[in-house]
Amino acid sequence: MSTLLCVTVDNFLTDEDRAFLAGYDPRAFPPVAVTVDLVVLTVRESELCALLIRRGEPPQRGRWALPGGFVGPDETLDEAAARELAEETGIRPGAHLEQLATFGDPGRDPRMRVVSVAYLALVPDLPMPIAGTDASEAHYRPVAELGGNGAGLAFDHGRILAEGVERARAKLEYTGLATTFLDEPFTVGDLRRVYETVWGVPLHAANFRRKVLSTPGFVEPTGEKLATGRGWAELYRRGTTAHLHPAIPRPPS
Amino acid sequence: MSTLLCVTVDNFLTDEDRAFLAGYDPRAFPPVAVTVDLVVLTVRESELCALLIRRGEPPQRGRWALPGGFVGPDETLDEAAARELAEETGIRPGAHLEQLATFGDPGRDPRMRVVSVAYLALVPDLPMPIAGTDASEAHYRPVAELGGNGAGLAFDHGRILAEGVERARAKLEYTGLATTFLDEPFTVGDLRRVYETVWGVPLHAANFRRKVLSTPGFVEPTGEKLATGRGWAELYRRGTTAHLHPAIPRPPS
DNA sequence: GAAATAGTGTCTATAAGACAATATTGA
DNA sequence: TCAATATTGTCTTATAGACACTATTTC
Repeated sequence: MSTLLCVTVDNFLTDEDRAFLAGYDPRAFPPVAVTVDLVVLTVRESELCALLIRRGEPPQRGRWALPGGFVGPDETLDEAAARELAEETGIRPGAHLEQLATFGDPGRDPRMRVVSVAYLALVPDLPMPIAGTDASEAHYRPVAELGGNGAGLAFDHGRILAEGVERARAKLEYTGLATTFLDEPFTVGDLRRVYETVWGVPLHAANFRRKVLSTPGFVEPTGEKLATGRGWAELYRRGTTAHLHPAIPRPPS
Repeated sequence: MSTLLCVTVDNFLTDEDRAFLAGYDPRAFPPVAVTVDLVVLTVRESELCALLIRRGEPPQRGRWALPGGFVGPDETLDEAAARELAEETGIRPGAHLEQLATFGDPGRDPRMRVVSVAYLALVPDLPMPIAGTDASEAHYRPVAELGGNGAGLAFDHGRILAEGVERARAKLEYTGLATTFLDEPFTVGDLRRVYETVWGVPLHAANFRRKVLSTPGFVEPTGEKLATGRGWAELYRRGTTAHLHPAIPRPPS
């Protein structure tokens, strides 16, 4: 194992400088790396899927992990997350990206103290143009196949994924975010299938339709109809309302 | 300004070790400090108040700031937050403490890159036994007096405080957390005043009472009555239900 | 007695949830 | 034809919100 030395060059400091740095001596705390990890969720083929990358490097080599990387010295956390999302999935305008939570247990990464700020992204199901900055595999994998709390993921990524999934499930209730899983235009049936997939429960189609269309700003009609599947269906775009009043009730279990 | 040198002692490394550390050379990213900042909220005299500390050290000296400190090398983030809370307010069993969000904009602290994990604590209004690890002033100050987004606070603490207040307001809707603002036992009127204070709106007393008592697990009756104020009032303890179904409706505006 | 608070009863509007029924298209 | 989906109509139940009223204590 290698050793890290952090040395403060504090010759020629004034008393004011010393006071200024009081409590900020780097020797007082070990080096810490700050990263962003992404929980990128999408809905494909009636399954809620997360973007995972198979690790090609030693710690946890071969296991699936969340995409992520270091926060650059001049980046905000949001910018670092947006950059990683663009690198991993290609830029998707309209994709939703929000901070999820921060994970910093000592020992969560065997190499050093790593504090990871997790972000949640909700993206439509598009053919994946992963550029693969490193040559590692990247796939959307159904979260249901990953077992309880994403067991089997590298590091503590199973827990991070579980929190991201729960956040997404909760936010569908009281925001219009479900539309960010869909390409425009979409039908009310498409939107209902997003809810059913993310929540894992069947919804009453007639009541769901009434609820969505009676919520101002949730979806906007395009005036066109799509004659695919059985029957025809009216087409909609995303609305502008972020908060739903009242919420879409989430059935128990 | 002093200079920080971080040197990796990488003589005698095997190829495996070098691969292990690939991408983790500390020279690849500047030193980062990780801290926890606390948004400690309480309700006193019909005002929502936050615990603030007047800075006694140069950057932003004399301005009000959130309590906080460094994350120790062997602490989890939660442990660091709990330690800081105990140091600043004295240990309060039953106090609610949850991670709020992480703030890491470059330049948010003029000394160095500081990534701060903010926590939200909801505590009852008790005589404050602040031990004051440093000799700085600490006070509960009404958030309404701090102006929009806590203008005037040091660093970006105004924004952090605003997010904490908004989180608290939102959580009163769908959790039983309002009870953590109260000492036990309490009356339904006490609980209603917590809602009215945090939300800043008057609530219908009769409907509120019905709502609270009809929500299983929100509060538990003690069987005793308190003959203070006008009339008598039944006394309750905190219930065990974390999630309210259905939520306590929050009036608009 | 007046004022303030606790507590009960009741009514209305709204929304959720369930069921029925029709229309349209693909197999 | 049948099966599947979209869409509309209607009914029941639960709940929010409003108002009226009583009881009890302090001033």
